[in-house]
Amino acid sequence: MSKPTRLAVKDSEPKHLPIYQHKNKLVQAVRKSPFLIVTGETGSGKTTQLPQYLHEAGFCKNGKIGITQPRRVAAITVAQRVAQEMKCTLGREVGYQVRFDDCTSQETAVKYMTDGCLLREVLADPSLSQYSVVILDEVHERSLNTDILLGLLKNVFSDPAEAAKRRSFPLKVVVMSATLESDKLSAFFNNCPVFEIPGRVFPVTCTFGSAVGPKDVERNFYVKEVVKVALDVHISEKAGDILVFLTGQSEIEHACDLLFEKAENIDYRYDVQDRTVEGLLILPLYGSMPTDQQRQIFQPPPPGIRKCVVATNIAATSLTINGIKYIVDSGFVKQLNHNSRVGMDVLEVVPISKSEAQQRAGRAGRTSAGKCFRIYTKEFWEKCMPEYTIPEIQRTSLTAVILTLKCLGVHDVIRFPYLDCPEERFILEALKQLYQFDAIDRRGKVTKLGELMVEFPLHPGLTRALLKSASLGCQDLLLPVAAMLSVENIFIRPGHPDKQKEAAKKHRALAEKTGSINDFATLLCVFNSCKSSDRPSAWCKENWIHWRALKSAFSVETQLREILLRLQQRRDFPTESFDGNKSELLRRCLCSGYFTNVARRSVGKVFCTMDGHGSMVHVHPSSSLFEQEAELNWVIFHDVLVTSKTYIRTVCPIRYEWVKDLLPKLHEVDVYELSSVARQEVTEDEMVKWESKEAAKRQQEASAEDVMKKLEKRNTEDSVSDARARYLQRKQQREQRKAL
DNA sequence: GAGCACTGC
Repeated sequence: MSKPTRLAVKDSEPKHLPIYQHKNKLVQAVRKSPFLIVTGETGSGKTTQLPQYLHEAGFCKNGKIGITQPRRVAAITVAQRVAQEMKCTLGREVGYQVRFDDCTSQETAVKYMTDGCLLREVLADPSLSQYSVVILDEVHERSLNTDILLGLLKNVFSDPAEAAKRRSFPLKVVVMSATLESDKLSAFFNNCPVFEIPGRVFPVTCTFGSAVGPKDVERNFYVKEVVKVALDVHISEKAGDILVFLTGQSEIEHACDLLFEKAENIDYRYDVQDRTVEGLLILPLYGSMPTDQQRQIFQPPPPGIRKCVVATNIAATSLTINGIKYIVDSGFVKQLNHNSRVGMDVLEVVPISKSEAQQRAGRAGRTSAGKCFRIYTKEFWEKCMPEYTIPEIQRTSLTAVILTLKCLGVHDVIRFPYLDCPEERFILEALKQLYQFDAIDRRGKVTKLGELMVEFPLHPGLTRALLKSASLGCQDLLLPVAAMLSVENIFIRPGHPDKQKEAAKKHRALAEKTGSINDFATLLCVFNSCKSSDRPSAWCKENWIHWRALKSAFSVETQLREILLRLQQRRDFPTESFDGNKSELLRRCLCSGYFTNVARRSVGKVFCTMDGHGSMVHVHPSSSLFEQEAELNWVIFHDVLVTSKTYIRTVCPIRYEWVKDLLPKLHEVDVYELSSVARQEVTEDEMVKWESKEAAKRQQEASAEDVMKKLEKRNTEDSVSDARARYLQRKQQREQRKAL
């Protein structure tokens, strides 16, 4: 159990919060309807007060009140505050649960948790029998897990007769959101009532710029522009701190440098050492920054000095900085979008949505009236910025989500009640991948392997490799690798060129220590070397490794090990024997999870993927396989990065024979035929027909050699099949469309 | 010969 931390004194007594005068009506509304939408801006007190009102009104007699949050910090801090208000010890009546930290007990009646935690609970107990009320908070953020929970709750509990069969007492569902989209949510839950709580925010006046129009998406332009605007604010506006929203680490560092330069030119004294211009303290803020450096952001500036924080979107929701009165909004964000046509994720700079822009502006009105300076034009706002941010469920890989749904008994994953439907081809692609991993069978039913796979909080491919290793008894090789691959990048790449060289040298030494040329083995080596070191944090510093990331890899490894041990106690856990070369074990296991990510050397340094897209890819310079020619003709890789070229990262050489039997499977299933499998509407007749067609197709592509030849042929015919070219082309088209 | 926004189980 975690220790509760001391909280700062709050300026608002619960009774003065806007929600207080609605207390009785709110409790009644929950009593009356199985579903209720509650809307209210930040500061209305709904997150902390509603659960207390329901607790007081006796809703905990039969079960717990569960409240979900999209972020860990929010779940923990809100629980701390409520425990304090209810004058109880955190972990007793009021508790929280997040990954790696369960602070609840038998007595816990009000439980705050992340949405991912509740989803895991649904998997174990689909009728949520422990709960009398489930409150989904921050629904407007549309996190993947919250969206899935919305559909599940609607599915299971919107039919009262069906719900009664599953539970001994009714479940109340409350959905809390910012004011936007409340009609849509109400319609989703059978036109359930909406309860509006007025917010308590200060007005923020917004102005548009004249510089960034629809055609100015190039990178340096908006960086220069935010710097100019921020300095204008500093010179001409009254006291109050500035928050600048930018896209990423490098842009932020660049903007901070420019701020010093320009500030100097406009006759300000400044000191490079502690990064202050007279009257202006400039602070960068982004997620991968060391935590002690992040903490500096929250300290009030010395008297007479204005603070200017240059941040990523992390400052929009995750962190609140006091004293911010002015916002400078670049209008852009970096977003990871899944591209099903090339089968990969692409990180790109895109315009933010109007609702996101309002969210950013709102950060200036937390304690008093504020101002928001948008660097983009009114035209850009109208023509380029969408109303709402596309929800995560419509732009990410759905493989793991679809497996979860299938395991929950949702067979028709296409007609599942999504608040916003993902594109059908995204769903079909996920089904195809699950079929290739043997997680579902040809009829779309979850296999025994799939049931084991869903237990792991990992990407299905990685889980597949892990289970293979467990069945061969060599899980100690794969557990650390899986953990390392599911945390943020552990290799530090410093900004300074000299230090960059030093870091690269250390990293190369770690790769060479493995005695092989294999990036996965390097990860294993880093994990074990650090773990067995006397002073692990010093070891990390010396080797340019992120200690924070490695620490979380240690926790993940422990968690995965526990899950695996539990599953291995099941009688039907598969076991296999291995009579090959022991030194090949790690790579052989990896093959069973990464056979969808196989590439073959095409010409010189160029590799060609074997996944049916036949993309031309390059080994990333950070890999130990970079410019290693020789006999390394077949490789598997963990991920793809599209920048100046299409790069594969975390690469490992394999033998053709290891994937030979698996490759045809990649081409066996026509995605669109899986559509009927997805709905599980296949009749016996259709099945027989399909089977025979598939058999004929398999005969045609009798061997992997044929598949290979076919792909090679396509590659030579189609010289612009380079993923980068397609990516750029699409981007151009998109921009042209936007410009129109 | 190079660049990775933010969450979450």
